[in-house]
Amino acid sequence: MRNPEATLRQHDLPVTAQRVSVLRAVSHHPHATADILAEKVRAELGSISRQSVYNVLNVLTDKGIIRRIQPAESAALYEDRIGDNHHHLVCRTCGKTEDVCCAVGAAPCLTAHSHHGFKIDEAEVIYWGTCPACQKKKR
Amino acid sequence: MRNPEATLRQHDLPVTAQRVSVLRAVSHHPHATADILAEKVRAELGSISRQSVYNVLNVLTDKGIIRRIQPAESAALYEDRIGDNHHHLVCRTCGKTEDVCCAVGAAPCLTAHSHHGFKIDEAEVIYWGTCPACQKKKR
DNA sequence: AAGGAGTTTTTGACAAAGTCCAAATCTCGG
DNA sequence: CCGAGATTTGGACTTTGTCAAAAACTCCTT
Repeated sequence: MRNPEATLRQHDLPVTAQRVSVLRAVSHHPHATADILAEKVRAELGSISRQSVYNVLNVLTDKGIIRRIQPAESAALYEDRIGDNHHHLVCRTCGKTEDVCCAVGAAPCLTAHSHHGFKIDEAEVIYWGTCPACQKKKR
Repeated sequence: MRNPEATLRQHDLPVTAQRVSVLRAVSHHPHATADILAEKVRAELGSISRQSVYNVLNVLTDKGIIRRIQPAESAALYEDRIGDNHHHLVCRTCGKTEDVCCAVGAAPCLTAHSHHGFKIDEAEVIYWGTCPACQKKKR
């Protein structure tokens, strides 16, 4: 995220310290929870209410400026990287989350031939496994 | 699920009225939440504690008798259909969930060439869209 | 068929992640 | 610099689920 302020203006959102800081936090800490982002923002601004963090994250998500992912048994995670159809790789043990390029080429997972009459707009893929660190610990 | 009792015995689980009834409920109502399942069980047994519903669902999930899925912004859903590598199609508006056969053939989504050193054991796919009923309402 | 060891179930408190609401504050155009 | 309208705040509340201890039950043994 080059310029949080400009990004907000582009989307007709009033620029506030909270929004700028949350946006920067998401950018610097991909796959962080709302809670972790709140900490980062507090380190920068001194304070922010929990509600505001959620407000901002929701607005940004609605506008498509950031993306929310919600792996099972985890709080929602947020990320900056948008529109490149990448997927995620999550460690079952520690929850570590990595980006993965779409496995089968361009956007084949999105083969949205309507099933059951649904109009499909996204195919979300989550790869579950064990990260290197947790593999070592188990041995 | 032909025979809940037999299934429980096969997995060395003591047979209790609660387990049998929860198992039957999952079988009859695929993609139901713990809450809905509790209702169904109550209709059959008269009563069951919330904790027991969770206990049973957790045990059954651990033993691989049922499967838990957790789409974003929804409570966990449970299903009977196990081991056939099918995926899910969820309506963004009403949450309606349908089964979808694995899109690209056998189990290609499971092309687990280890990324980032992770050992991948499952590829979870969720298709997001709008169900026929919600498409109508919006127009 | 009764007894008992070990599991399950129940009850009630607790925790995490979010949302709702009204009051106070701030942003930005004029 | 002002004021309308949006945002932030604080606090209560909801939902989904877990923890722990006591009561009840299952199933093996006799």
